[in-house]
Amino acid sequence: MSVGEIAGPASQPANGDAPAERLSLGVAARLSRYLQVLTQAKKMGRETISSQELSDYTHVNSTQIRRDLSGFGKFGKRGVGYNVDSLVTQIRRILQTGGQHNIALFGAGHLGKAIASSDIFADHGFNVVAIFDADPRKTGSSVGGHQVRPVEDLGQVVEDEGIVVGVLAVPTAAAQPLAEQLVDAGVRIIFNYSEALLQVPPEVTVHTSSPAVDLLHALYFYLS
Amino acid sequence: MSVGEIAGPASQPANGDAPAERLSLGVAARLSRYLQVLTQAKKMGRETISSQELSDYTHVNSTQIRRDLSGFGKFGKRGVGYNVDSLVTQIRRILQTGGQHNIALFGAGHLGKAIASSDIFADHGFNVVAIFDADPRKTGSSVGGHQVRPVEDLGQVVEDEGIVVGVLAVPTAAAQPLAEQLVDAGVRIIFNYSEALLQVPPEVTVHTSSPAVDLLHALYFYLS
DNA sequence: TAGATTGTTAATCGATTAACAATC
DNA sequence: TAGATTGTTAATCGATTAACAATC
Repeated sequence: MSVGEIAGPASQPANGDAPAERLSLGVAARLSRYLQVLTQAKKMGRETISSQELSDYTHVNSTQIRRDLSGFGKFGKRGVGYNVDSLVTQIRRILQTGGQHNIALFGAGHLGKAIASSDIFADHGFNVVAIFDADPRKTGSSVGGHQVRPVEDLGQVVEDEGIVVGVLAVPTAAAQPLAEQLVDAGVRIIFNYSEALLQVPPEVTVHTSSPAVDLLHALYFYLS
Repeated sequence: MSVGEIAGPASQPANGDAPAERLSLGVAARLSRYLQVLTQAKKMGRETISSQELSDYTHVNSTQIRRDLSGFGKFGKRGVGYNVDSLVTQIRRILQTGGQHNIALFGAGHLGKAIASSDIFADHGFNVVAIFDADPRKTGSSVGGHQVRPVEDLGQVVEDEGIVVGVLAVPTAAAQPLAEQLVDAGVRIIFNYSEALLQVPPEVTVHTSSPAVDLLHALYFYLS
C-alpha cells in the first residue's frame, strides 16, 4: 500500500563504488517483514531458512523474496537456504536504521502498556525512551521500565532525548491536541493508534493504524 | 503486500445481469481503508469528502481512489466530492461482509482488552462474541461486555456461536497450542498478534501482525 | 460564470509469477 | 549422484501517475 513519496526511484548513476541507493518503499517494507520473521526464527533456534518458508510466514511470494535479497548480494546456499544469523545481519545492514532513533509513547492504558511491554523494539534496536499519560493517577507509576510522565514534560523530553517519533495510544478525543503539541515540539513523524483523523501541517507524516483497524482490514480479505 | 491467493482474477464471463465479480485483494484492502476514514469522518459530522482528502488520510493516490470507486458506479459529484453517508453505504454493499461473522478473542491482557474495548467492530458490523483466557483469576471477570471464559470452553463456543475467526492476543509461548486447538475446533482463519511463527495445516490462513510489529515496519519507511 | 472535483484515458513503473539453469 | 533451493530471466498483471474533458 502506498504511503506517499518517501523513497524516490533509484536515481544514482551506475558507479563502481556504489554508494547505497535509496531503498524503494516496497523493498524496505518487505525487508522489515523478513527481518521480523528471521528474528523470531533465531529465537526458536533455527539455523537456516528457505525462501519458501519465509514466504509461508510473510505471505510474500518466494521468487519475490529471492529477488529482493539477490539485489544486495548472494546470501543463500543453493539446496540449503539462507543462514538465519547472517541474513539478519545483512538485512539490518541494508536497512541501516537500528538503534539510532528515540521514540515517545503517549497513553499508559491497555494499548500503551501492550506496546511498551513488547520486546520487539529492543530486538530491533529502537528505543522507547519515554511514556506520557494525561491522568495524574498514572504519572509516576512504572510501565515497561519507564516512569509515566505528565504531558507537560513533552517539550523538554523531546528536546533532551532527541525524540523523532511520537506514538499516540490514547483515546480518540485526546489525539488531536497531543498531535499539535508534538508538532510544536518539532516532532515530524506521528503514529496514530487512535481512530482520530489527525490534522497536521504538510511537513508532518501521520501513520494511522490500530490493532482493531488492522484486524478489520484483514477480515475484508479473508471473509467472502 | 501479498497475502496469498484469496481472490482470483476476474473470471466471470461478461454478462448483462452481472453477478458481482470477486474483488481483487488490493481493491478490497483499499475499500476497507476508505470505509474506516469515512466512518470516522461521519462521526465528526462531515457531509462530503473529496478524493484528495481521502488520499491525505489513507496515503492512497487520489486518482487511484476515484478509479476504485468509479468501477462500481458514479458515486461522486463533480466540483463537490462524495457524500459521506452514501459512500459508506455503497462501500459496505460492495464489501458485503458486515455483521455476518463471529469472532473469538484469546487473551484478556493489555492487548486483548484494547481490542475488545474498541468500538470499531460494532461500527463495521462484526461481532466479538467470546473472550478466553487461560488464567483462572481472569475467567469470570468482564471485558468489553463479555465474561472471560476458560479455554476449555473453546470447542463448545466455536460450535455454538459459529466462530470463523480466532484472534490470538496472548503471550508468544501460548500461541501455538491455542492455534492447534482452534484448528481442531474447525476454525480456518487465525489472527496472530503474538510474535510466534505459527505452524498450521495448509487449509488454515494465519495473519500475523501486532501493534509493535506494525510500528516497526512503518519506522523502516519513515526513518532514513 | 468561475472554481473545484469527478470520471476516464493513456503511459509508465513495479510486483508477481512461472520456469529453469546453476549449484550446494 | 539425487534432491533441494538459489539466482535470474522473461512475460504478465496491477498500481501509479499525469493529464484533461465533463460537469456540478
